[in-house]
Amino acid sequence: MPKDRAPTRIQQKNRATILDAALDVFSAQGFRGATVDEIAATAGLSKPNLLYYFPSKEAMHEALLERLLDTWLDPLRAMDGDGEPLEEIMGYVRRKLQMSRDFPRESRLFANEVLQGAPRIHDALSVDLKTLVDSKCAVLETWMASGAIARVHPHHLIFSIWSLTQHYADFDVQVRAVLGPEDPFDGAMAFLDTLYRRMLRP
Amino acid sequence: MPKDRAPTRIQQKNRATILDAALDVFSAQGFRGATVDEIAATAGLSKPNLLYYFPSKEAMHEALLERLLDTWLDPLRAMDGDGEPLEEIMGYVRRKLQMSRDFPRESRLFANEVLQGAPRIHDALSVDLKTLVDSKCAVLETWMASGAIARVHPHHLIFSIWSLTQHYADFDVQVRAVLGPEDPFDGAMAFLDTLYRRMLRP
DNA sequence: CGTTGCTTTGACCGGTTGGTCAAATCATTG
DNA sequence: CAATGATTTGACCAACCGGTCAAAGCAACG
Repeated sequence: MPKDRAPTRIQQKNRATILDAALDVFSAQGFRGATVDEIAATAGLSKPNLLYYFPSKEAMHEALLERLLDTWLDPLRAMDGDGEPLEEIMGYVRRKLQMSRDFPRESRLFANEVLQGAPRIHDALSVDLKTLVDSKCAVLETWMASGAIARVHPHHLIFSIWSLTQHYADFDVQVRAVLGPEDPFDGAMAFLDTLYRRMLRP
Repeated sequence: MPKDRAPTRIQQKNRATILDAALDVFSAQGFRGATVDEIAATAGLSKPNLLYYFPSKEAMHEALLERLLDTWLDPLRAMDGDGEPLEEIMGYVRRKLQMSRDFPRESRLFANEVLQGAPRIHDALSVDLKTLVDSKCAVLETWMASGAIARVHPHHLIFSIWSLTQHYADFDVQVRAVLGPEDPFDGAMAFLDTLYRRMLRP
């Protein structure tokens, strides 16, 4: 293990390589299904070398989840209470769908974790996530009270955005098996646009 | 292994016990994360006894998926082209949400499998599932052509029903962490009712 | 009751897993 | 170049994994 100094270029590069490979494997196999050997092979490094940069398999997983939770909620944070209500919501939907298209591995890592009971992030969900969601639901409620958008249960509105957008990353195989060669994301964005505009039209 | 006769009462009971325990473990840990020992402990039987009734861990998983695929699509099959269009769709949504409430383990088993690339059911998805979905999409299109419901991309309409309903089983932990003590399913049904009626109103 | 065949399990096996360690190699700096 | 510390790895280990097997237990029936 290196001493407690500023990380060298080699350290930065190798840590990044390892986390990228770990994301590949964890998102495809789940935590217990992933093996350090497979991560090492994907990263093009030896197994002991991985464990030189991270103290354990668990630590790699933690590092990924920590980094993920920060960025995963940015699109929701960016929903601005002072903006045009319907366009703010549509912007959130669009950003979230783009994340499913551009970062499907992150989406599946998260899905795997929650599917299996969120043992490692349960606190973050019921504190940080809940706090953020509750505050955005308050915003949604003022928009509904002002008549800018139609009335619906605000929490379930947010759940619907998560579910509809992440579905295209998490269930990608199924979506493509049913759709055939057609690209899912173009049709999805058009569909979601219609859905939310019709549902929320005052 | 028993000979090729009608299964005894003991066989029926033990097979059922094993599959129930296997569903518990596979749905919570994924295929690779599940261990035969844990399934055996959950079932209250010894490991060699499980492997007396099923030739392998893989066989238990297959038996579950086979049974699941048959029943999982029943709600969609039941959508009747001759019925009242909007009520047929709402009935499908209601049945699917009830399945998430009553059979969350089955939903999570399916989600785990698809998340990890559907290695064991890919053919079933791109043949049986696709055939069924395509035929139901044709029905939806006649309803849209007749003006009974508004025009939307029929495949994405079905994806939306899958995603919105299964979300409450697959992401149950997250939903409850955010919602608190409130029961998710009552609010969900009301929300989905509003969503689809507004989106599909001609 | 005795025999037959279904059921159950303790002990075991080869392969894999996460993780360790000492030794070798490499980069950096004086 | 010499020396110091960062980096890399082959060999190894104990624990665990899926699966086997022979022997024991048990129920059913003549």
